[in-house]
Amino acid sequence: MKQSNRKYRDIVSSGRELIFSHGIRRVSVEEICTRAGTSKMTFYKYFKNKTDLARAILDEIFEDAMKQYDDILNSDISFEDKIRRVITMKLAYAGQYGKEFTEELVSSNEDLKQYIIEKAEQYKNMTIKFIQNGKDSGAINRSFPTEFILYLTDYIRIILADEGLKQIIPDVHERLESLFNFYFYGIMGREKILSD
Amino acid sequence: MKQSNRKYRDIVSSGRELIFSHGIRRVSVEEICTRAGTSKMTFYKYFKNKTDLARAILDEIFEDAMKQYDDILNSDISFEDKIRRVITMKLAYAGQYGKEFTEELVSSNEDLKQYIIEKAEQYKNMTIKFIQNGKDSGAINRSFPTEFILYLTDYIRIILADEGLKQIIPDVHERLESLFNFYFYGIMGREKILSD
DNA sequence: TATATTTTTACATTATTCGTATAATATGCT
DNA sequence: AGCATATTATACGAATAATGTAAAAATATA
Repeated sequence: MKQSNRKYRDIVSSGRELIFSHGIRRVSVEEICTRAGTSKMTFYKYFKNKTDLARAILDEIFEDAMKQYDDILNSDISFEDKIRRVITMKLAYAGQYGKEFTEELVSSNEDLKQYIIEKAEQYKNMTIKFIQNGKDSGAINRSFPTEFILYLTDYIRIILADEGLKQIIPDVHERLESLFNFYFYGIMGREKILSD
Repeated sequence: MKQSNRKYRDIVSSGRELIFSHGIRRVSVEEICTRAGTSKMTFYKYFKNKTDLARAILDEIFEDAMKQYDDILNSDISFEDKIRRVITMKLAYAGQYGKEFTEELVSSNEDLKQYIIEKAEQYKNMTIKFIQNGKDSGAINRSFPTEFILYLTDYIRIILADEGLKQIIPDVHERLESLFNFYFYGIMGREKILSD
């Protein structure tokens, strides 16, 4: 496939810019192509459709995030510091892409649903490691079964999309942050950890 | 028409939110209605179409801006301070609505063209006053014919949409700011006025 | 209750987007 | 150069989405 990675890259990056700021449904394939400086045909050479591109974009983000996550887990710092880092990372990622896009993912009515589930699975495994890590260091109450904590972790995503909560905290990012704080601080039986 | 200003207001404000962040073409009438909590029928009771709503929104902004403009002109401060205030105001307004929307206005291929021209006319008259004000106070070189300055003022809008310049400064707001700075500082024969 | 207002539902009409086929052009390679 | 491969331009039918309107049901208002 030659050095056409150039074209591929162009499509992915312009796709990311547009989709991040407006969401998938508001952006057309043609628009992405125009910005990328490619033709539609080239687009369909690399991607099945718009959703497929979104998947590719998410893949890159996810892979990157997982690597960072893993690095944090394996770093030689306290569990609390790890939490700090993970939260910071989480929010940094959440800040990258716009509300539209986040909302689309949370309530992905689309073909992305399956993909999201898969990725969530991987994320779950990473979280298991994290929890185990916390238990080992004594930061997380060992009396909690790991499965219980995981169940709650999954629940976070559901609560995030909950209509009732949406009315209390309309902004997805704020909602995510609050839930995240609740999740960790709740588990650790504290009011606050971060002050910065 | 009863107390239905409530509904009208809801449509305008939710329309503004959506249009400001995504631009007119990316937002549908139905979407605006859903967010406003009204039906499509009510929308079409108050507005001819989406463009008509955009016009109404711009009307409010414009009226507000003109009032501020006028206040600045009639305030008892130095001309330089007036320029500061006007620039600050300009940029504040430019920051309010997103790039998409601004771009749509700059290159308004739509029915808004005529509207924009009208408003530009009003703005022009205000600018004439401003220039005269500057000449009177000696801040603007009196040897410049007012028409000459006005011509340049109009030109700013054209240059703003220029494709060549777009490649040098892709961001509309930055482009606007640069041109604005050029316009005023050029006229006054200085390098800079603002430092904050 | 009578009246005006708004919503719901449904619909025909446009407009937009999608995804593909084709021929023409550009680009890389040896 | 000459050949193969990538890419574009254009056009197109099909699918989907958005528009604007009509009529009836629901709701509010006086």
